[in-house]
Amino acid sequence: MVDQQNICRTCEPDSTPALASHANMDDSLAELAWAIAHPARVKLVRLLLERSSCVCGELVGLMPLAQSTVSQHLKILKDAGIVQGEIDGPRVCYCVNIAGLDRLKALVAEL
Amino acid sequence: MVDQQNICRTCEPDSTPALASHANMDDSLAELAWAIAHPARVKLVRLLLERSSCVCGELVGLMPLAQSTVSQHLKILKDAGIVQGEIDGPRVCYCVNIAGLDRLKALVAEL
DNA sequence: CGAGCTTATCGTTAATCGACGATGATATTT
DNA sequence: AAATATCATCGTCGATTAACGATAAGCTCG
Repeated sequence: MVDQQNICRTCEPDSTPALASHANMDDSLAELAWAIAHPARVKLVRLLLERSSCVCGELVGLMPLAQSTVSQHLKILKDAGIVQGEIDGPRVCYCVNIAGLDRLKALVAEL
Repeated sequence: MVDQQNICRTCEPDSTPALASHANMDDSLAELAWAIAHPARVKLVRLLLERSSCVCGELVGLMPLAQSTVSQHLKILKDAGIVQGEIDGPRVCYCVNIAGLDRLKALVAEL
């Protein structure tokens, strides 16, 4: 449970990294890279890193895109394990999944 | 000019990083990430890093893809500045553009 | 010069992406 | 319970990707 009046301070670490299958490292890196292979998704990650607030609606207001489009991008980031979302009442609190982002960093760094 | 009998030891650094325009950092990162957002392209980069030999034909032999497909992937990597190719007689010697790869690493690391 | 090898480009096709509006699901408030 | 607000999903459409075979372009050697 998240504090009610303070929406998403720092989300609890997610146990399921969205893609447990470590079939191939190339595939893993390609998948993670693809998740940020779009300016809008990079910007979303940046916004989530800078801001402590991470309500979906706020993100939509900061992006020149429709709500459904932002939601799709967030889903892509979530499926890749770079972002996680927690339901907080009628809202959804999004924040960066540090473990997922670190995995991406590690895979890129060891190239 | 590259040594004739030793094909592409380590290619000379390329002066033009293929994309000088630093319009937006998000765009830059998205572009670089997109270049490796495919298992085949990740594998190509890995092969070029491991092997000192970097003749296109050899790469084709190591990939389960047609020659034209590999050539396209190499072009994508080259356009992104991650790889560079030098003509060596009838062959083309490909190798990693360290500067480009480092740029990708830096942009990812500072997320 | 002409044959042969290596690589890039062209043209095509099926599949996927990116964007949107509309609709649906869920939680809160009146 | 009904109305409202927030977000996800669906369906659609144009654009892009990825793959291939075929062809063109460039170099080397006989």
